[in-house]
Amino acid sequence: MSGDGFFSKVYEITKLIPYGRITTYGAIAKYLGAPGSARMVGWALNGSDKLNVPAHRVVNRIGLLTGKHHFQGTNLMKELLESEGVKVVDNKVRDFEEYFWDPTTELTL
DNA sequence: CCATTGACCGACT
DNA sequence: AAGTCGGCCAATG
Repeated sequence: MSGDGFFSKVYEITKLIPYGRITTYGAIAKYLGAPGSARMVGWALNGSDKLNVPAHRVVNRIGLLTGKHHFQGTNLMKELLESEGVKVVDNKVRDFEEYFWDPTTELTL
């Protein structure tokens, strides 16, 4: 479904993120073949909040919840992540590398 | 149509 | 080591 376009790809990848896992914009962008277009991933996710896309599982490369400001509430993103077992401290994911889910690796090329 | 911004990342100084 | 700057592509004004 909708397997064409940069945006749709981002939605697919984000929807494929397992429970209790998180990924980064750069990882998705790189998987799509656009390692420098990480910003487009974020822009695509801008309209993903209305879809079934768990955008709260997508953070920047250091695990910082940069997009939490775009969510409805203030700690909504944090609550969602903690609800999945991801510990968030100071708008930042703890043990980020441990929860990090890389599509290029996990999806097994 | 031109200019600016935007959920980022990497390189250079 | 830390701070600064440019690049990516698309959407909005």
